[in-house]
Amino acid sequence: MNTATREKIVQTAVELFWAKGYQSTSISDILSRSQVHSGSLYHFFPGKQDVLVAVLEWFRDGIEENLFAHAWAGVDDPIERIFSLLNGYRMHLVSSDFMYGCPIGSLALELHEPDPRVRELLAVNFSNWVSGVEKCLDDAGDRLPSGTDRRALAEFILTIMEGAIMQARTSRDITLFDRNVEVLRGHLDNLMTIAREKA
Amino acid sequence: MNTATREKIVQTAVELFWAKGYQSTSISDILSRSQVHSGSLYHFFPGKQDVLVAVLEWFRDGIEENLFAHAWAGVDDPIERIFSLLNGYRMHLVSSDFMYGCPIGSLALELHEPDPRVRELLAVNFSNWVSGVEKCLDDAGDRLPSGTDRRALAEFILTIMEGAIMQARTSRDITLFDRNVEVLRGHLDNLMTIAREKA
DNA sequence: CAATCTCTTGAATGATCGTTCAAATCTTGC
DNA sequence: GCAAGATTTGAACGATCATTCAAGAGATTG
Repeated sequence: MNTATREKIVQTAVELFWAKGYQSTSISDILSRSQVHSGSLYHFFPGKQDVLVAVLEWFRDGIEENLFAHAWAGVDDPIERIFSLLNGYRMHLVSSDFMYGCPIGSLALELHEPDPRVRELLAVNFSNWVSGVEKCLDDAGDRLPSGTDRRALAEFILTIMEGAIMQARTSRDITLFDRNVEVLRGHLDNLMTIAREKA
Repeated sequence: MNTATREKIVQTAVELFWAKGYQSTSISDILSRSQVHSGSLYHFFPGKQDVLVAVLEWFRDGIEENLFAHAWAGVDDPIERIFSLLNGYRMHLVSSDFMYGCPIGSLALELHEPDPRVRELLAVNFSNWVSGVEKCLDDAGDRLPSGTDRRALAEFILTIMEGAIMQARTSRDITLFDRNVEVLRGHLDNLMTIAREKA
């Protein structure tokens, strides 16, 4: 199997789905950008949906290497790792003039009746992201109150990332992102203060 | 001007854009569902984008009547009004089997390079929602710490609503929505505890 | 070298999309 | 009741869409 062509297609589709969404990206867009002809694409993929599946698998399989490793390089404090992760999305927003938000979130809201494979892959991508943040919260140990539901808090942080991106992108105003993150910081600070007072 | 036909088109488009999104809704869908012929639609609207503009104006102009009034009927406590508002979205999710989330949020993430009119109307819809919640926070008076940035907190609550819907819909699991709201409740409780201790 | 499998080429297909328009019908003002 | 404008009808158009397929090129294997 000539994986080079397949990978070129997937990589191109990653970029286009991220930048323009699924429906606004045509097969023609993928073909012309990747310099591949339609027969080759359909040799590897039964249809457009299967390209999307491959894209979501690419995000799923690369979350450690492409996202966490990059965001956490040189950041040891587990709480600061969370804000470093959020800051990565912030930088993407700013440097792309609000084009690149969260690819999973955008696809999740764009696709209203997705193929079960697609829906499940979207959910898995969210779940893996949450697990990464949950691990940071675990690593924070007793800096958080002992009874803290760390999974729920990690889901909450995903929620804030997605909502902050949505608002900032819509209003093209990065301070909306920043204010959301600041409220989260206040919340975590409160939790850490409570943990200290308990001890 | 025969507003009856125009309103029928807008109302149908509201439902279809909400249920299926903008791009997945074709003009044909709107025509067949609303029993209007293409010539009539194009008599009132220059194109599909202008139908979207009218839909977003409908949401903007009806937020008080269609959203706030309904959610806040019989709820006087301003903090509980916030949770009642969130519960409205929860009920829509559950009763529609996760089809109906937040129409503005879905459109905001689906449209990657929107017409300036569209982008501005999306932003205005968000802003009006935030203002409604901000008013609740204002009405809560000194139950919140005096230094609280109420606008930022209201934006934060919009963020949570959008993110909670996104996650719950993607995983088709309403407990994801509930856990997010519970963390928010914990946050507001913390703020109210701090306000009491200060006094 | 021959045979078989993998991959590429690119024109063609049918479906659906948003949109147009001329003719017909209805409404309004005089 | 007539003229002018507003609205409706519905067939038609060109563009674009995802997809197909026959033919050929290239790689692999016996």
